[in-house]
Amino acid sequence: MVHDSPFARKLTAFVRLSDDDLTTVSELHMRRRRFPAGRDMIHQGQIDQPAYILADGWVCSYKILNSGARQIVDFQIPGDFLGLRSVLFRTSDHNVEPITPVEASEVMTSDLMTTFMSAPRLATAILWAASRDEAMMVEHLVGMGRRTAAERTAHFILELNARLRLVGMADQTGYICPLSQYLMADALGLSAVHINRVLRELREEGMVTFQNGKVRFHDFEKLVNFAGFDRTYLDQDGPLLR
Amino acid sequence: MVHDSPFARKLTAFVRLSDDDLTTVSELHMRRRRFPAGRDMIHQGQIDQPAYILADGWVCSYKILNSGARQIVDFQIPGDFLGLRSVLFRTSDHNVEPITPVEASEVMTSDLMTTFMSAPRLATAILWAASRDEAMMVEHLVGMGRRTAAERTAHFILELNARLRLVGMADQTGYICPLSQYLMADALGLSAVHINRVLRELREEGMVTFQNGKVRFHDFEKLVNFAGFDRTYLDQDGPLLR
DNA sequence: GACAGGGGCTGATGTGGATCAGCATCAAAC
DNA sequence: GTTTGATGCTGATCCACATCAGCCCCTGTC
Repeated sequence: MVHDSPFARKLTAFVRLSDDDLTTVSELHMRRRRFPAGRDMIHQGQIDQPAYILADGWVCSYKILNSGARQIVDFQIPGDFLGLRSVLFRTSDHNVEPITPVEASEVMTSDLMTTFMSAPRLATAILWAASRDEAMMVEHLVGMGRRTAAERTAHFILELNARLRLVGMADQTGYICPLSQYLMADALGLSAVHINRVLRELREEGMVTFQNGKVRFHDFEKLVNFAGFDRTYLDQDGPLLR
Repeated sequence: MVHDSPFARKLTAFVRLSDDDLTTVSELHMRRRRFPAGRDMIHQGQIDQPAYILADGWVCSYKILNSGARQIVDFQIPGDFLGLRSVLFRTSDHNVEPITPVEASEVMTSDLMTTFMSAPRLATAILWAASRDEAMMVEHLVGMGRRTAAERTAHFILELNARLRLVGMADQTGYICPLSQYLMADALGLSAVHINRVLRELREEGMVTFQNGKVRFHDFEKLVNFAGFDRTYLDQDGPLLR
């Protein structure tokens, strides 16, 4: 029984779950699979793909334009659901690539449906998590349209922090982050060169450092202010629904 | 019985619905409400708002940054669901403002849940539509990050066309569009001045005109190519699920 | 009939971030 | 122990788009 998977951890931050619910959750974790870094695990246009729950490692969801440019839509971290939308939609509209070696549990559509029927409280939690993810994508969109490169980068770093905290992989001081500057650039709609300069700027301003795969906060308040980051993400400590 | 509401029209493009389903749909349309243009109908942070189904008119969903800048996240047109996410999430994370006078049906959370339980096929259709909306937001995000102003604008015009077609408000030749250049600017992350120049460019290239509230296509193929628009949105003619 | 306000339109100028080019470091591959 | 490929870093130059400033037309209003 894996009662302490990142997935379970994340859900219990939203909704208090019964032991039965938690058992159901661990049943969803049966079909473990591994994926190496760098090789796509889901291709745009594929149909009837299973969904996955990320257990370990980081992945990114992206699209390639016909110009050849890449836009990363989102990163997924342990505990995140992967491809929930493409299950409903039947065909995936983007690619998914592991950034690090990845361990994930395959979830078949039928299992998911069964779970939704038999464990409504759990279903609520999952939908809640999905809504949160969508809300983050909206923030991402807002940033791309109306924030400067530096604000956007700062916001991004804080958002990752908030998400990682939910699964116990970050705290007020910082977190471990396997993203290269190229990946960040493609996520934030910038060039890698510029990301580099922006990170230097944030460092010189004494707000954060991001070096050697580690993000460290030096003036959290200042960073939050600078980024215009919405603290309600952060301040939500206990489960919202008891 | 409103068996031919834009909402019903849109859903039947996705899933073939029985007469019972259609009756349920028209029951969702009971509580009609009107909203004047320009006054917010949903505020960021409000909790326990009802959802709405847009019957007539256009609205936009937006966020205001503390810099004062506005980013429009999406426009909604007749047949679109409004605030589905904020029902799940309990609190709305954005504002919604009518662009034109609006008629909408209020849908209470409980009604929605009942519908989901009793009419699974209808539920599928609604989720399908929601997934499609989310897919469009992803495209929007990709555009903001990696497309030029002109490509993005062209893509936007085509996307609206595809959506309006589903409810019979557009065809291959064009459509009626109440958006000002300011609104487009805030949706596309550009300045109104630049939108104006871009529209001129598209006009001079002989692809589209957007004047006096009317979009007219002059070289559809060229426009689709230029925008890098994914035709699968368009070419989907009959219901996907029979 | 004056006038105010909103939307479309345009030229001049400014700037944030892209692009190009190149160097340094490190780990894996042979 | 050299090579090779990622990744991080930096300066110089360029350009897409913002900003500023102003004009026109239309519609509604007193």
